[in-house]
Amino acid sequence: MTSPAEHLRVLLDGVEQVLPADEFERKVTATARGDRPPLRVKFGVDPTSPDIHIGHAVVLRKLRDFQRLGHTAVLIIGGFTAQVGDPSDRSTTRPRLTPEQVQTNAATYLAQVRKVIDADPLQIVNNHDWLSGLGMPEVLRLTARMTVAQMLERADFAARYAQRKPIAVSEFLYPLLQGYDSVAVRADIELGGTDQTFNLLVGRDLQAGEGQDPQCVLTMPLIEGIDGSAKMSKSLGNAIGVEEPAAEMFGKVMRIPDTLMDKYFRLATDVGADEVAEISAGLSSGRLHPGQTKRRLAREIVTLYHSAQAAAAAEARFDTQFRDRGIPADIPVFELGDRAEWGLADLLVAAGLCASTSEAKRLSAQGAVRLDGLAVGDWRTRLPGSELAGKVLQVGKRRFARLAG
RNA sequence: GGUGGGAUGCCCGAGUGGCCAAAGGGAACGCGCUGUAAACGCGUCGGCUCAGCCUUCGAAGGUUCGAAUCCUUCUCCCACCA
Repeated sequence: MTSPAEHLRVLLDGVEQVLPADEFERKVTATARGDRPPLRVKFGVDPTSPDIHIGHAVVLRKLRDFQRLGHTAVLIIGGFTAQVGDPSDRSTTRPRLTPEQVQTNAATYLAQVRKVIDADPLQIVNNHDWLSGLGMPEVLRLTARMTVAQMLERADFAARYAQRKPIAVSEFLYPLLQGYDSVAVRADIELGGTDQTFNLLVGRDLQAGEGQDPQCVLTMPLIEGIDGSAKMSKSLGNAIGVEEPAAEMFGKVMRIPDTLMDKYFRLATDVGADEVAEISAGLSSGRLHPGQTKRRLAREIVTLYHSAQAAAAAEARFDTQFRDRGIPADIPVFELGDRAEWGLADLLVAAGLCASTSEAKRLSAQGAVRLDGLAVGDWRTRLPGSELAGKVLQVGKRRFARLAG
């Protein structure tokens, strides 16, 4: 396990691109042989939303691979860059966050990041510490290093420019600031998603300009969200958050398109490369049942962020709720109070199963509302409280409330 | 500094005086089918004391029997020319 070749095999598993490959190989090999100190592997996250999801985890997990081989993970919290707004892969300017939002998010990030990477060897730094103090002369020096043409070569900028969509000048600054981070932490390697390639390479240039040995760049594939089309992102609502409850996580994984399974196995689980290849082959030959395989995937992922027990429980719950169309055990309880009689629509809203009485009307008319499994189609139905107590009110397949008198 | 364009429901986007709670698409939701996959079919998609009523089309005023549509002021955004 300690041969340089083995190190390379582990570190390159799942990786999209290594730039430059030979330089990377040299660095890793030298360290594996003990000819140079552990590498400083940089990964930066901007705390732009309060949650991290398994898409972020793809890169974090790679960072962990490095840690496990003795390299130092340098995690940069982009306290400053989050306020600038990364233009990568964007068709519009990112909304800028206030310092308060950034600070709140940063705190929750750290807790979540620790679910994925190891506690040691790890350095955590905030780029606010060095970027906020940069003076204008320094900023000018940085901006002079790049040309407008270089910036416009980026696919995302080029597209926006061509469509006459606005590009803020501050967005040009973003890659420079991220690159400056590499200088500040003296990174040997920087990890990122493929959409980060440009930014990562800027780091190399800036380091070289400062007389540092330029970092190698390692990009990880972006993972699609559960809708199977767009890249996973909280704002698109297609993300699986690392902090989500086991049952929800399990359910979300079960909803991904079949075609995404092998990517998820490869990038989001601890299943080894060889086995992933087997699974992938089994799926395409029809030897493996897609539904069963997806269950395995869901178990793997839930186990990672919760536990094997939680995964088993989530699967059991899933079966009652969706396979058997039954009622899960752990559902919220709604206290009926001492009203003698309830109108169905009012009850649905009061119990939090519908957002408005209009919605309650619609859904009941569509046959989505059930009381102890029996459809109730008329929202005007009046129900005596004594009859309701102990029953389970349900909307669709996912919303439940146990009624308590 | 000048000229032109724009702000519509979760998103995109039609709509230039009544037939507009507002086309179309996407997303979402429900029912069916199913492996809570995909695909497909049908339906819903502002609110309410619900066959009627109320509030929505950047903001505030105004014209009109009647305004998302016309006028005034304001706020914000964009492009082009220099």
